[in-house]
Amino acid sequence: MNLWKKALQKKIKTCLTPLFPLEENDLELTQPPSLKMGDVALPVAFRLAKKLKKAPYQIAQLALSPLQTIEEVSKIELAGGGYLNLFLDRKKFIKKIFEGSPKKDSGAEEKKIIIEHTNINPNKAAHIGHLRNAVLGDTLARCLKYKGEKVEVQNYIDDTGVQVVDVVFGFLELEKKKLPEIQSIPAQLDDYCWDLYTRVSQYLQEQPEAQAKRNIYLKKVEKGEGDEARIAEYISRQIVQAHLTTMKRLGITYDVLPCESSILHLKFWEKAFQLLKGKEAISLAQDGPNKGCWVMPLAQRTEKEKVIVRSDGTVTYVGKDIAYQLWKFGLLGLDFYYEPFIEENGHTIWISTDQPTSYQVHFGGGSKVYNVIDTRQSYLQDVVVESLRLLEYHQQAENSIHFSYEMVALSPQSLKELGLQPPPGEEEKNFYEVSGRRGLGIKANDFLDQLEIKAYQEVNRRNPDLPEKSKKEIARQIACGALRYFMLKYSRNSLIVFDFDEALNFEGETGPYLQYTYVRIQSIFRKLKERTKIRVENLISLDKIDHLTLSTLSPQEKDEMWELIYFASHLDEEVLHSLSTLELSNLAKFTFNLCQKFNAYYHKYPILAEKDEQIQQWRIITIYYLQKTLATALELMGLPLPEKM
RNA sequence: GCGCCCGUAGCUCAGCCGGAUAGAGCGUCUGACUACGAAUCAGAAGGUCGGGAGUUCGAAUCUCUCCGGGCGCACCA
Repeated sequence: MNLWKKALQKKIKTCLTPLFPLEENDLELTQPPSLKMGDVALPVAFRLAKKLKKAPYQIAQLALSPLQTIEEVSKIELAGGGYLNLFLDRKKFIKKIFEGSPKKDSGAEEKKIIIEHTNINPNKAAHIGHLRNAVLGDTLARCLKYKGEKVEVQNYIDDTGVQVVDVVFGFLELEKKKLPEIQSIPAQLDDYCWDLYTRVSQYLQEQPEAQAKRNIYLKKVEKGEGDEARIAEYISRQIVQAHLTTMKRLGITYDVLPCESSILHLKFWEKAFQLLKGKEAISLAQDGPNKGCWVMPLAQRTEKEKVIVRSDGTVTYVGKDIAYQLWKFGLLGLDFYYEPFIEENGHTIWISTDQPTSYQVHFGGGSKVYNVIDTRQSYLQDVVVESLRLLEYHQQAENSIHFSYEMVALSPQSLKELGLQPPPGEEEKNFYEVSGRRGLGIKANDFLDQLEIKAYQEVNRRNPDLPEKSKKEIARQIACGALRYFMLKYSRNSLIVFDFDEALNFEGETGPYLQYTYVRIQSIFRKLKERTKIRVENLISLDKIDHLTLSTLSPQEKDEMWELIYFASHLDEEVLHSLSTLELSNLAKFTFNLCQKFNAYYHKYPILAEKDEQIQQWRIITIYYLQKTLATALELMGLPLPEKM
């Protein structure tokens, strides 16, 4: 990673420590409003003003001459009543960029980071809400890996839950289908169950007495007994396959699929229960509404206490989640058995099983855990963390991060376009929550298909001569880019009200705009090679840069080139910032701004047509660096890099 | 009722550990393709930063309060 700012900060600290009583945050570096005013602003004088009881301007004056000794700094100006504005030595800076960072330590702060995301109930097709989760989780994983962390991605499969059982119930009771008939359904099972699940939900609501029967099924499925369990297993495995195929379209994959069935059969909960009882983290309620239940008190919350074990002895969802979280940290003293579920391009996705296998793989045992789950589950995530605290696993409680985000809802317009009716009594709302039960939602595959069709039309219009196969592949890449960027550009606690026009847009702040920018740079390099037989890589060397002088450029161009390079050099800092705030939209915005700046530059300064060799060289250097930076940023967000589009 | 989140341009959103002129995209209007790809670029119009009070040299940013919206608060998952 290129963290030149950190290095600069360190030098400033050395310069100023003898002069002032500095604290940790006093040396923050900020950005002046315009690069004309300086590359880096040091507001240290404002921080010290109160402490020293002196005017900021006076303090800044004192700091001026010591700072001038720093070699990367070419000039310092005092401005805005006390800002120290530093100008960097541009050529030195550019050379540093191309030197490549020397072998440093990896940047890893954790032994192993576990990210849990996607977690779609395997009883119906994935919808756009699930895509937000998966895109956020996958991008988080990419960024953490880039930083140097060891990352394990888990996708929890609730294969024995009520939602799957509802579909089992639907097949057996409503459709009168047994396993062989289900197996011979020609349609995609995830799509088929989308409708069936809606019907079952409605049926169970209208005939509450049927719920008793469903509950019997649930017990059987949990115990792994009978036809019900075999059907549940078949359905859930088939649908998980379908989900993985959907996610693959977006370049999203996983390391391991821990299943609830394994958690139950391998007695993870029983072990967790012992631990909780041992530390008196939970207690048996003697009276009150929860009499006979094992409950957990909640220190951090206003809600009273949470039932972990029901009075009939069965464990609630949170209970299982606590066991799972303990396992993730390696605190349970138990592990799953594993077998390969899918192998693709040399990568194996493993699935947990309760039967011993001969595979010597192990998962879990992380030192930090991110659970990517929407904000509606904050309360339950707090319960999980509280349980760690009560078990005196304070470090682990601290390192349990709920990566929360707002849901995706549907605009009234999009509902109309889908031919769906607003739920009764909700006709006037300005957005509608996605609901699997009510069949209210946009299937991920359907939407991706729409994006691909539109992208194909656009590609076909611009590049009619490309082979069919390429056009299809490019359309796929663009659809993926459009979707991923759409999911990333909003800050995480901003509710996305899904609108087709907006989501299908390929202009402005969209994924295809970013991809297009990349394609244009590629195209310049391709033409350069065609016309001059020169490969860009051969043009870029420290030696060559040494022989160039910035004064060959007009002052205007010099500034604009610098602005671009300087802006691009902040990528690594942006990634870390996005990680520390868990706000991946930062990275998205940064990349978009980078492209905007490039496109403006590109319009103004021709490269292939430039006659002056020195000027051309500088321009090539600039866009070469840009292309590298952009490629990295796009890969971090999972946007594919088309060669043409 | 209690807790959490949100309210910034016509629309969708950035900016929020206080700091130098409040920024993008979409939409609207004006311009730029005999081409390094117009999925682009240049420009214009558009803002009581929900209202009020407070803290401060300084508030979109912090505190309080009010108004408006959302989501949670199951022996569901």
